[in-house]
Amino acid sequence: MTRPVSRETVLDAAGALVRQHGPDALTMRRLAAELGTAVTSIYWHVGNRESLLDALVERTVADLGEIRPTGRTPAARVVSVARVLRRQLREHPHLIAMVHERGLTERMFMPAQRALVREVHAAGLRGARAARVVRAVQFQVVGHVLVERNRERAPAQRPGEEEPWGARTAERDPALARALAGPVDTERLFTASVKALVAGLLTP
Amino acid sequence: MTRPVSRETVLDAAGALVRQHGPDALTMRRLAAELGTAVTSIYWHVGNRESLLDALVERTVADLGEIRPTGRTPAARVVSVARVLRRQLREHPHLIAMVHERGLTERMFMPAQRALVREVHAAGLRGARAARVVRAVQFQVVGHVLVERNRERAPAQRPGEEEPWGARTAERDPALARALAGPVDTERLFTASVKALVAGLLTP
DNA sequence: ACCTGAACACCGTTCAAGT
DNA sequence: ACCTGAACACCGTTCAAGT
Repeated sequence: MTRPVSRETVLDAAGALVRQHGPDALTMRRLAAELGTAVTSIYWHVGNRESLLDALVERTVADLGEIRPTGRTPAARVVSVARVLRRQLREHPHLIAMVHERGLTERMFMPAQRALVREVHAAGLRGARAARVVRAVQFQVVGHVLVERNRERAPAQRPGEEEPWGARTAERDPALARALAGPVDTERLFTASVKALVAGLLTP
Repeated sequence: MTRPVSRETVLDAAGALVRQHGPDALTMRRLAAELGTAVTSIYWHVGNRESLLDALVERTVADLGEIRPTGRTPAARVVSVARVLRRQLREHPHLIAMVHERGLTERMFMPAQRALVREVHAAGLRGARAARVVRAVQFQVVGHVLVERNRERAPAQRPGEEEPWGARTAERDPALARALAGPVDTERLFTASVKALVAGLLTP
């Protein structure tokens, strides 16, 4: 009933497992069961769990593809690249964690980096200064997505400490207290932050 | 030779283990050995591994303490808060990962949030707009630190793909290619990014 | 109230043996 | 070249039994 086992079929099954049940569900024994084979044959094809995960991340990152900027000004086009990258990353929620754990952020950011370099050049920046802008946007985007994912997994913000910034502040600025206590519109926050960062970087 | 076991001594030993050898080294069996007790007594004191880690994170976060801003302008003072927070977090490298895994970013950010609210008020912002600035800085700082930690654990950037942004770009702007290929001065990048973000947020 | 050892159901990995 | 079962050294957790 199952295709003959190969490096490819192992990666496919592993990918499906991670997509559906998260990285923790990817145990060698479960994977073997899924493939209808002995645990040990997996080792023959992919070495061990560590390199299996490496290969999986590698593959998914390679599938991310190019990014086409939109917008008129270079600033707007940089922002568009950031937004596309964020969406791409959020389409592979488990991937983010895995890439993070293996320290492959750099590699994951490659396609976006190429697009950003073009736009920063178009904005008239060169050399080290241009590189700094690219790096700043990279850290911003990846960092934001990591924090977002983190908040989504968060255990429903511990109660018992509402208004932790002090009743005084809540009195003086109830609208702020309400805003900080409520949920975050991460999409809008992301766009606003990137716009502010890019504006600050391109026009000093 | 060992003090009588209690919830406190368990947390102390667990903390020492994490500080010295990382969170993975914290196994119930090793912890028991360290305490000179049976594995099962630990369960009596702290429930299970999950809540032990919860308690550990809770405790360390509580020890982070207040943040005193420095600088003349509100913008400068916001940047100073960001820098202090970054330093605090980097002093507890394992903590960051643990807080991240348990989704307690919010709680970890509490002291900094109080300081930021004061500064944003001083800058003349109120309500939802002020909240957005606080949140943007929060995401920026925590995200940046997460990416930094990630890069430090990274497996010495895979070789075989130097100049991945294309030889064309390297020709046109060799200084940029060199800058992007070389290591990152994360401290400077962080400061520059926060400054740009804050400038962009406070002056539109 | 606190501590214990034995046991259970899981891991990843190795290895010698098969075809 | 590929697959196998048995075995090893680890996990976290439960439980009945001790004092």
